[in-house]
Amino acid sequence: MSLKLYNSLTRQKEVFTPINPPYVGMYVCGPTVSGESHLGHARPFITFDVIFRYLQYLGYKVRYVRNITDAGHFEEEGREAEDKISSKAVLEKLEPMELVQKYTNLYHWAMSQFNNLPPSIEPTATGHIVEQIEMIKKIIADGYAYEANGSVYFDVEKYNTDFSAKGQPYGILSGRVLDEQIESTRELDNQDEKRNKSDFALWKKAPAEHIMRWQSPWGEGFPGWHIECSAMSTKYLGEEFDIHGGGMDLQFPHHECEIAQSTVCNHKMPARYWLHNNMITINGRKMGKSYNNVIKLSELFSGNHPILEQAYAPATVRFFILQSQYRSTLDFGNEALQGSEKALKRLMEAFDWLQQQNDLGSTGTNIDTALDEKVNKLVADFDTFMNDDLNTAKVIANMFELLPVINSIKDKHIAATALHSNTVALLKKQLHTFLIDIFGLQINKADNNDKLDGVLQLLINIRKDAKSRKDFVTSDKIRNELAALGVQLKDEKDGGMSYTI
RNA sequence: GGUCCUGUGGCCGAGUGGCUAGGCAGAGCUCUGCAAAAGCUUCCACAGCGGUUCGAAUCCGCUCGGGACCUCCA
Repeated sequence: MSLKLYNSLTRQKEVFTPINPPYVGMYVCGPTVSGESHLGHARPFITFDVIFRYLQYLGYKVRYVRNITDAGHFEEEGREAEDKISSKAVLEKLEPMELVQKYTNLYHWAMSQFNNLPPSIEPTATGHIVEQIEMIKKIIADGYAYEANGSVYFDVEKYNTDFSAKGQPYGILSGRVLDEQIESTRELDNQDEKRNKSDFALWKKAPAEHIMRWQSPWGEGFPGWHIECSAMSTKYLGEEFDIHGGGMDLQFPHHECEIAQSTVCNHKMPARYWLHNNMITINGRKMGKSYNNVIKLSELFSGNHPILEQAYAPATVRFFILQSQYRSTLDFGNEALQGSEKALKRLMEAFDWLQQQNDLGSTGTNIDTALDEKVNKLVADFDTFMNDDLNTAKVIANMFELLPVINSIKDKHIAATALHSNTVALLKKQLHTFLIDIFGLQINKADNNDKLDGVLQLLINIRKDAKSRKDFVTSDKIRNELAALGVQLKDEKDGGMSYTI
């Protein structure tokens, strides 16, 4: 049973075979830190975090590179033109690195809220200007780029002509045919420095007011949109690596351009497997700045947004995302998120209870064979479903089928001896592996500190006393007032009580 | 306009041609001092029309609807 991944390049699921096992190189396009990340950004980072974790679970040694785009046009929203020119005082002027720092910090904060593991390397575009310039020089030397008025453009038409012959036309990833695009745009040529409109910038000459600028063989300027990913993936993962990931919206032109640049430089298709997550939609529309329907992550976590009926915990959002397959669109809605919130709570409570049990299961004749087989099958399918292009939705569905079994044992509707000890051990282990290690869903565990727990145990004991005296006024008062504070008490079957915050 | 994706019950979503997806919500029951939780049972589907097939949500065609990319975009 081997891992299959849907490769956008070949448009089919393929068995994943690393170039140099057990090593795996994975590059994922990171954020542009000129603004705060929104819900839409959460999807690729959570998706590829789960892939990163799953590959490690499979025994691979993964180098996960995720860049930060901190070069280019930098304008903070709502703080535009005036800053670019005006003040001479350093502190009044927009300092691009100040924005970069601010939004990088926010981004890292959001990533840790989601319990995403840090990537192995997180390179920045500004830290790799030299590599980018070297790469551009190489592309010019090979004849696939030209300088025009201090800027450098990639010659897409020449590339397409030459590399079509080698079976790798421009458009191989996105399925676009270059000729069609050129036809409709030729008229604009003489107004442009570009030879063809489909040409893209490798290096842009910096206008006088542009603050972010670097010295280059072509004058002062800044790198183009696509070259950073080619330069950094080559540097850290080599000329050919295993997985390149990102959102579907990056397939064209960004990834297409990466392929062209890297192929010219390294004479190789940079990545074997191109993975693209689908979009999160809101009312059927992709979430994006131009649609004016963005929910920033800080707003999502605080509930402070007109669309939101309440705050949603990072774990809820993570779980919501994992409840769908990563290549499907996922429609955001309050009802859906609230459903995920309740579902996750139920799942984690059963999980936590199970992990605390040490003497469930038996080896004797009390075993319910049919049930035992069912549980084993459900657990075994965790791997099967993940191997089928990471179907986290199906894994979660299986977990919910296991839930009644666990809860019935807890409530003694099913005997503690009904499952074989080995089955119980496997169930505990695999639930932990998938829920915690791979899905990364145990997030808010640190809430319970000892003092708080002590206080709550005290209240629970007082309530137990009151109940035993049939003093329901007192017992209800404790329960209701704790509920008002957000602490929920539950009377267990065996007379015990537990709480959740 | 070009390229491509998609339409599943109140909501979100899996679905490899024949077998209950799952979750949330709703209804009933059990347990309970009451509640909550949990368990059990249950209601509600495959946009429409044709075709292929013994059999289609799943394949094909058409119609209608939604969306993405073609410009920075996760």
